[in-house]
Amino acid sequence: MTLDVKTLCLGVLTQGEASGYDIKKQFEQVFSYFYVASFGSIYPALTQLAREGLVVCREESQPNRPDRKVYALTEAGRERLLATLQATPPRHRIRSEFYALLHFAHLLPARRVGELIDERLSDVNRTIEEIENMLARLGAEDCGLEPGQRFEVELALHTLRAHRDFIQKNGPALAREAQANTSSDLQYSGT
Amino acid sequence: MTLDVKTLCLGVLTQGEASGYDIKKQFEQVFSYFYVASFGSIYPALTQLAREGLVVCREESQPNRPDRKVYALTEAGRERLLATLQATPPRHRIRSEFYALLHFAHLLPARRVGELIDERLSDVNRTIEEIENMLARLGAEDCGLEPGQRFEVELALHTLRAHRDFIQKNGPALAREAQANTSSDLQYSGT
DNA sequence: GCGATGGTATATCGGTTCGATATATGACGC
DNA sequence: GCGTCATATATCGAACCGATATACCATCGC
Repeated sequence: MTLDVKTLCLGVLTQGEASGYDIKKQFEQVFSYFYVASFGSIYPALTQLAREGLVVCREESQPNRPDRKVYALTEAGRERLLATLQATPPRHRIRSEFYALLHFAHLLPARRVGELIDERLSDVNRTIEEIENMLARLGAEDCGLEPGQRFEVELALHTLRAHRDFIQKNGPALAREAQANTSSDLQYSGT
Repeated sequence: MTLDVKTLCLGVLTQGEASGYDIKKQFEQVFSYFYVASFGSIYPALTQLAREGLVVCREESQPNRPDRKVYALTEAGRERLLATLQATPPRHRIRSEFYALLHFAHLLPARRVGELIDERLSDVNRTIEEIENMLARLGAEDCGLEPGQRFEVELALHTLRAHRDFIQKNGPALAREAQANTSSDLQYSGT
């Protein structure tokens, strides 16, 4: 079994009612570093969950705004969530264009290799900052994280920092090496 | 633009001819820790690449065996690969049931939390070993890695080890904490 | 000699998901 | 008055995963 978008939506709804839009924001703010989900999967998921009776939908028609469809977890939904969490193996997959590009770096011009390193570095730093900000925000509001969530966040931070430190330390050498190779033997001459 | 299976197949074919089956093995042995691709995507990808003239297919009918369809990169294919590698942003996404389950660990019985930690730990250790074995094999055969590939593998190893070390150090405390919570307040009472 | 297991090899199919796009409205700056 | 941003829902094609089917051979236990 796999943790699909439907299950994650149920999970978000354990924290209270939410619209599809709210859930998307949750995904971006809380899950973004280990899960992505777009409107294209969230809205159909909610529709289907409602059909299965795992959530109920209440339409909030507010003046001068598009209708808000607010979803809430049902008892059946809660049970389904718990059962699925029980049965799901803890997989962990990476889909990385960055690693793939490094794998074929020898086919690329040196400048590009340096850019890849820099771009990855700023991406990682942005992610780390986002998580740190989230921690600070939660700390200030004192709406405590569950122990599992604290572990999760700290593990992610620890892992990301190690990732960043390695790139920071060894990235420049790789860029220089690529430079040295290209100066004598041009692999790619632009478009 | 995204690095899709088609592009990765072109990349594998820069190292020489290969069948779909060979390419799958390459994916498993070399890309497995940052990319997954199944037969269900590789075979259609090769068919389409052949239709576009980016690879050529030679059918090797060997006695008492299913035919082997051996694919080779064309000049157009090589150019397409380089252009795509040039244009692809270095994204890096994680899809982790493990992190997700940690996020909802407070809904799970304590035993399950401990099992998740253990299972993740042995998964990570297996991955680390596989990479180390691959490095040893390549070192013995002296078919050197490109600098980018060496960087890639060492970055992955460094990151995975940090990930493992954190879990090893702090996992047991989380499992104990879950235990303490469950003893007074039972969240889930089995199926 | 025979079934089980596992490796080689290709292929398809359903269901899920990504990413882009469409539509509509209000707020806010300038 | 105009662009841009946030709120809000929705759809659609393309891509992809994972399971499954098919077929043959080698090896090994029994």
